[in-house]
Amino acid sequence: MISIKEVTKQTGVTVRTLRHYHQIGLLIPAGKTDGGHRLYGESELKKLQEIQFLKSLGFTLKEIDTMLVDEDHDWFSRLQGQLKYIIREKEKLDQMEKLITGLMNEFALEGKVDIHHIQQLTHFSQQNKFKRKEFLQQQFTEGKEKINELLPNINSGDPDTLEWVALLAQIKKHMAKGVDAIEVQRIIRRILEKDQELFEGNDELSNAFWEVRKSQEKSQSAGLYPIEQEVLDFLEQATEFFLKNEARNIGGKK
Amino acid sequence: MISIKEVTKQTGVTVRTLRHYHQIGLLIPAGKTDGGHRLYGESELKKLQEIQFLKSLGFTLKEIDTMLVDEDHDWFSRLQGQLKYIIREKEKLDQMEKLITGLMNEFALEGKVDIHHIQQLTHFSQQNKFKRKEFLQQQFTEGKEKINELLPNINSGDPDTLEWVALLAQIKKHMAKGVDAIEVQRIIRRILEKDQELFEGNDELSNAFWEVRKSQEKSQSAGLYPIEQEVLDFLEQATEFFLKNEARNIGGKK
DNA sequence: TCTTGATAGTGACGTTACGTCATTTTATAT
DNA sequence: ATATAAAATGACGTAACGTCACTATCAAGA
Repeated sequence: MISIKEVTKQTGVTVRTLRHYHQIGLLIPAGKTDGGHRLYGESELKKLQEIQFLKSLGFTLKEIDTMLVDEDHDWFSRLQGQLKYIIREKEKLDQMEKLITGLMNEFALEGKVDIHHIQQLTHFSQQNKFKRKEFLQQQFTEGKEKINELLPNINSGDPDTLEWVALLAQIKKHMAKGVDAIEVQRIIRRILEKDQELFEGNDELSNAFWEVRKSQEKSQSAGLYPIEQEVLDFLEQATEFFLKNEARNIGGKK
Repeated sequence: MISIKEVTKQTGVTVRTLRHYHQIGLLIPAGKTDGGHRLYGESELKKLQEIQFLKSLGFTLKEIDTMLVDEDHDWFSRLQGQLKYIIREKEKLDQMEKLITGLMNEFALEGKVDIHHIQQLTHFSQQNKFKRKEFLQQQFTEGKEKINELLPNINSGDPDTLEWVALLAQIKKHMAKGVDAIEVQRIIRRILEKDQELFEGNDELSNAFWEVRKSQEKSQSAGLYPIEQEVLDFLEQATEFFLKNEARNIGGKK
């Protein structure tokens, strides 16, 4: 049995929050002192953590209350609703991040940012809203189906499919473990070295491979900040210059 | 000069919102009818769009008010604050998306989700909070420096740097244009084919290349849903089987 | 036992960005 | 002129607490 202060120390929530949760009946202290001070036990701490977690998922306190009481509640539709919300928010955040870093760069370069750029960006930021959403929803609904499509090929022992899938599995495994990017790079290189013609012939496989990164590329493909665009232009000129004047020197160099 | 209803039709905001903005002095109608009905002009529509945009970035109406009035306001620090906020939110959303799709998969497979998994996931979701944040902040602060580091190499005409940078520029350009992933794939393949030893010798370059994708990988490396983990395990077994029994057949095949 | 500083309690009002009535007034079409 | 649509105003409600203001309790030392 610990005091309210101890709870705040261990969980980071404020006293006011705990009082509020008590007030609305969400988290009722295990007991009280003679004087009426709240006392919390282990199970209350656990429940508080669950509350914090569910809150971080965007659920309201009212919803959390029913969730923690009523076990037969309609989880799935609520999760689905949450997922939609998340998708929307991620789209927005992607846009925001890009715009803001762009504006910051501009600011850093010129010492000021004026409203004019914002006006231009406003239009832009109101496009590209549905692509990622559609992608993710389809990804979820079709995800299992796609795996099932691939499995027969794997089980039939088709070597092409098998090796591709094996290498892809390695990539994902390394990614999952947070291994050095260099390692992943090596694996990808192996794929590309060995399976050039395989990829070209088999659209399904190459599509599957690129789907892994599709959503990620989407966020990049939506546009670049002004500053980067300038750099890109410069680099493109450099490319042409290089390809025209220096291409031959590369093979024999180093 | 259009009516308030027209404004709502063109911008999607509600009448109440416009009244509210008027009330707090954020967006004052251009004029009124004899009877006192609000009338809005072109410039008000523009300003309203700016307000909507800034609001979507998370600024409060009070902040927006000063931003649209006071041009010497401290843009930069505010944007920086926003960026921090965005980074936090994206971390959370990444976690959420993963957890929720995981839970949905689980639900779809078993027809139910119990609180037990949530408890387990609670702990997990409270880790990995700082990696992406640190990365993005450092990315921004060091971003310009890195470009400046690279520029001398480019300008000096070092062919290795030049070609790498040129190809990288092509990738980014294609990504920016939303070109088929296949196209990007081809370019990457060119890089990897031509620059194997270049990459191996030059850690800085390869690091730079992978930083482009680092944040994206991070979100994948944080963990996988149960269903995917199972598939991975299966694929790993397939890998071993394949490498042991069928490896030799590949070279001569097709 | 008494005092005292820290901790805790209880209202009650403030906050954000509007939503939602309820009621009255104005504009528009017939 | 009148019916109907649109608009105005004022006021209360919402979510999740923050922030006083004031009172009461706890733990520890004198």
